[in-house]
Amino acid sequence: MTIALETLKALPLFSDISGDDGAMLIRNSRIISCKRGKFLFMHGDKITHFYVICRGAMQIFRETPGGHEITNDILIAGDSLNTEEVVGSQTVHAVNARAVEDSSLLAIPVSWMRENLKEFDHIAGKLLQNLADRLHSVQVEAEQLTTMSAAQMVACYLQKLCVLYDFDPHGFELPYTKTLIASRLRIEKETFSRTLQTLRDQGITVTGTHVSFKDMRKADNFSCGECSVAEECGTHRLFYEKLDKLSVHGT
Amino acid sequence: MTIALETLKALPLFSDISGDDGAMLIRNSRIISCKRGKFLFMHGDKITHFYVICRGAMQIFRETPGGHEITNDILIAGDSLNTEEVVGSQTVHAVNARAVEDSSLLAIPVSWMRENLKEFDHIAGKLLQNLADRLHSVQVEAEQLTTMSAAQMVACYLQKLCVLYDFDPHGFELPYTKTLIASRLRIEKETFSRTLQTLRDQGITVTGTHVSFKDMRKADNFSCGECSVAEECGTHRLFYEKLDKLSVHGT
DNA sequence: AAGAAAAATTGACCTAAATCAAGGTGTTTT
DNA sequence: AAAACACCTTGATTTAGGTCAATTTTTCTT
Repeated sequence: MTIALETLKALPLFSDISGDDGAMLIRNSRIISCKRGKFLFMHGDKITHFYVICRGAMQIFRETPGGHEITNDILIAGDSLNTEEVVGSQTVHAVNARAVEDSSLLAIPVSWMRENLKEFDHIAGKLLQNLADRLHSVQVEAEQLTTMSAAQMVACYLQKLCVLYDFDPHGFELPYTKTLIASRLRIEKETFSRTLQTLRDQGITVTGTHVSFKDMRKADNFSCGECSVAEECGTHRLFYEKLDKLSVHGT
Repeated sequence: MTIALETLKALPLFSDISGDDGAMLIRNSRIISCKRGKFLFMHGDKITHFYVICRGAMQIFRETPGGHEITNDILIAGDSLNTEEVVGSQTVHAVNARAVEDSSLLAIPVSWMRENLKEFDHIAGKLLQNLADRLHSVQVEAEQLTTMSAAQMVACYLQKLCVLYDFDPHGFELPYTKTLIASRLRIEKETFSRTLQTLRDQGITVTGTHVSFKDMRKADNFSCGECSVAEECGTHRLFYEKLDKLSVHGT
């Protein structure tokens, strides 16, 4: 299945692609679908394509020799897979990618991407940017793993979701199973479950899959109060802006 | 102080720069020195330069609100500082950089770098590559933080040093204080100290600052045996190649 | 060489989170 | 509607590594 130029331009990576380049890209790529639970690729497979998620979500994970699953990321629409591998000229996948829900992806042959990178159009600039951003967030993640408690990490994650759902006053639903989220946060599902209890006292109530922030200031204090990266954290900043707005209208 | 074209070409980042571009770069950059213990920049400072280490070592670290130091990296000759920040168009440093030992660095104005990136010469390619590599290693680090014991992480670090020192049969000296290494590995110095005891049973003996691998196979098994990234790990591979070579000559 | 400062070790103790195990809830299949 | 399954919760227990405090060793300074 081919892709429309508009669909292409809707993807952040290709938002300012030229008509010509877009046409060229469309000729070389196609849309594939990946049903919930299906693997897009597995560890050890040959790297054939660079992918951009158009719809759905993909789990990127590894398995330890002991058979334990380690989720490195959950990617959503707009995100791309394989960037490091394509840039780093690897030939074989080191991780697994599985659809968390029914998904569709734009698949671009790696050869085409690599050829194109040599001429450095705007795409390479975006990739550079993208890699820099991801590097930053993984660094932050590593830092938080050693400085924050499990409860703080969960709270931090929920705050990000809260922003993603635009501070919906009705709250929001967890987008994935708790087991998957726990795995993404590198904690055990039991620990995750228990932290949700303690978060009640910190202004966040989770009932079933429904999350609602009862006291945003308290929640923010709890997770960001002793975080080493709070000042540069977009989520933290947005929380404060929101709180300012609310206090103008309130009391 | 200006830099010689040869010195410039000795840096991996600029190894295949053209004569013209090299001359241009030399005109725009200079060598600065940074004495042991001195800060190159601090958290909150304006980002003025992109740096490449010519000699010495720099500690990249943050401070938690609680005053605890978190070492994110120890960079050595050939490594560059600030890549993400320059690419990501940040204006202010989020981390501190301090010289671990007397160091000298090539300082290139950020404005010049950014200007140059737009035209994408080979440098941008190297940066892209560099970011991809670093992203990969931080991802591995995050993974290891949750899957490996402190002793395994220390062993893994010592293995890397062993490779860096080319399997010197006399062993090697730790390049930094144990406190710094512990901080880099995100464990406490006390824990680090204790792991060194247990590593004796795993074929690695550390006396004072001197490290020697008594049983490379055992050591490798201990740290890589249940590591999720062992197959793609260069250090692990080199260890095995070395062991093969040794077994041909031995017994 | 003496004294100060920095780095490293060692011991005792504590705690957060993993692990193990059992039971509960909800959802899909037949 | 029952069975099967996936997912989640709760409790009891263990343990790795952090924390605190006291020395000892090494390195730097004068």
